Order: sequence, then structure tokens, then C-alpha cells
Amino acid sequence: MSKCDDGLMHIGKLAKEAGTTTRTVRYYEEMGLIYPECRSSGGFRCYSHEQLTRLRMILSLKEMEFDLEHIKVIIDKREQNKTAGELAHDILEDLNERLKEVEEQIEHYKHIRKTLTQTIASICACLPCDLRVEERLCPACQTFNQPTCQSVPFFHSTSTAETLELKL
Amino acid sequence: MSKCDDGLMHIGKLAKEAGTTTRTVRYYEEMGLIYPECRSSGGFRCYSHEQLTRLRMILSLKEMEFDLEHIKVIIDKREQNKTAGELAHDILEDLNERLKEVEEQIEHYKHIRKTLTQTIASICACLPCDLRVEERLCPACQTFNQPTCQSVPFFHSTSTAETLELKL
DNA sequence: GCCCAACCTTAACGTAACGTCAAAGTTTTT
DNA sequence: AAAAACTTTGACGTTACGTTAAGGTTGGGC
Repeated sequence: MSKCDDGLMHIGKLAKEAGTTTRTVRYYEEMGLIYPECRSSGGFRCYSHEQLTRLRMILSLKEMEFDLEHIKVIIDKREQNKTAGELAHDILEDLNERLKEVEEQIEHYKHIRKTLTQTIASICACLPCDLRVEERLCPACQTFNQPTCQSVPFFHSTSTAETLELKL
Repeated sequence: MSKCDDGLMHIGKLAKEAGTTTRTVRYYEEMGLIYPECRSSGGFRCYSHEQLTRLRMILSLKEMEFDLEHIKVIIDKREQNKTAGELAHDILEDLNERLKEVEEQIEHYKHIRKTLTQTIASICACLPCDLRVEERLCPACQTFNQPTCQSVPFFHSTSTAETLELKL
């Protein structure tokens, strides 16, 4: 009979059940997010099923890419003696805020995609060019913002960038 | 007449022109991405307009969220004595690969958005609940995966998560 | 009671791309 | 020449862990 046997588990089991690593669990402990129920006589961390639930909540929020600081704030709200309705209200704020950020991320990456796509199209035009490095450095092509020399690829962008500032 | 006056500029000017910071420029130098044309007698870095163009290229690629290691590889390709067409071919590979990753990012955040939206909808149902913390811990609600108790909010998810694992 | 594998402990360095001092030297302006 | 503005190197801080390292603990078999 181990000291940690009445429904408790060591860190390895906890981590595996939650689908994470022991290092992560220890780190979360350092950050004040989760603590073992007790320690074995030898110093091993022992966790209850309730801890497992808590860990799963943390990982859930992490999947939404909340940072640990924020996750701490969110799960600590449960400890404040509020009604479930009040708690729901609080947490909804966090989730809605995060939702907004996520939508901004989507827009951000759509913007990147657009720029990339346009740059790719531009550069495709240069595939047939046979000029070498030295030849590419002709005065005409060094004219900024004016790709006057047709056979020498010179991609650029102003601050209202449509394509990347790439010089071949 | 400064030592750095024939069309050259110090690091502050360079950074400002490129829309970045001096710390960033120095860091890029550490990483082997860009070097000053020369140093003043007092040790100040002096950059030419060509360096500025290079820095702009680096920042352009950074906006596409290439890591610096990769950016180094890409801009170093210009030094290899290839034709513009060959170079274009090489760079197109990098850009297309990045494009694919960006599209994955978009899907990733769309997935997060979906989960968040569904969780928000679930939790909204709990807003009218008046139960307090201790009351919420009733045996019925601790039954995993079975929110049998209607007035006690208990949000969960299996591995095929549709909403977050949040327990109010 | 002993042994060994499998597990656990703390400690500490490494990561990416800079931000942010600090203390001291240089350049530019007044 | 003094002061303001700029630059230098150096070094620690950031986030969320991964990855050794060196050494204890547990659990099961004999």
C-alpha cells in the first residue's frame, strides 16, 4: 500500500490522463496554477481526480491560447464565492475578449496570405530572366519604386505594401 | 563634417528609415543578417543606402513571419551567383511553403473561433443560475460527461471537444 | 529482505526576438 | 566649450516549457 493510494495518483499518471507532460504540470505549479493534494513520504506529488479536472480546464484554456497569467486569473474566479450566474458573466467577458482577438488573428493571417500571393505572382514573372547578379545591379533598376527595366526583376513596395520588398 | 557623411548614416537614422529600432538592427547584426558598411573613428556603425534596402527586405520577410534563421537563408541566396530566374525559382519555393503554413494558421484560428463561439453559447445558459460554489459541487454534477443536473452548470468536453472543459 | 526497473525529485541551462536598463564614450548643436 | 542627443557594449528579462543531469523513491518479483 503506497502512501498515495486512496484514489490519488502521481504526476506521471496525472499528466498522461490530461494529455500533457510532467514538466508542464510542474511548471504550472511554479506559476501557481495547480498544486498536488499532498506529498508521499518520499516527496512524490499526489493528485486527486479534482486536480485532474482542474488541469484539464487549464489545458482547455491554453488551447484557446490564453496565456498562463490570464488562465490563472480565470480559474481563480471559481474560488471567489460567487453564484454560477455571476461567474458565467465574468468568464463570458474573458471568452468574448479572446474571441475578438482570435478574429483579429484570422484577419491578420488573411492579410499575410494576400501579400504572399501577390508577391508570388510578381516573382513568377521573373522566372525566364537570365541576368546574373552583377547585371541586375544596373542603374535603372536601382531607381526606387519604378521597375522601369523590364528584364531586370526588382520587387518593391511602399508603405502601402501590396507585395514584399524583395530584390532579386 | 562627420566621418560618416558621404551618404552614410548612423544606426538611429537607418532604423527610423526602415521603421524599426536600433536594438533590432544590432540583433540582426549578431545573427549575421546585416552589417554596417564601416565604423566611424569613434566606433559608430555607418550604413549605406544599400544596407537600408537589405534591412527593408529582412523586415518584409519578417512581416510574413519567417523566422530569422530562414530569412538569413533566403537573403543569402542573392549572394549565390545565380540568374534572376534561378533565384526567383528558389525564393518561390520558400514563399509557397510559407503560404501553405499561413493557410494552416487561418484554419487553426477558425477552429479556435468555433470552439470559443460554442462555449460562449453554452455558458450563456448559466447566466440565470443562483447556486453558489459549495452548492455546485453536488454529486450529480461531478458525474463526468453527463450534465444531468440542469440548474448546475457543468461544461465539459471529450477528446472530440466541441466546447471548452470549463466547470463553473 | 534485496534488487531492479520505472518512476520521481530539484536544479539549471536553452529557446526567439528583441525590450529595457546601465554606465560610459561620441557627435552634433548651441 | 558645454550641453543635448546619439551611440557603444553588456547583461538581464520575457513565455512556456524541453532537455539533460545527478540522485532519491516505489512497486513488484525473487
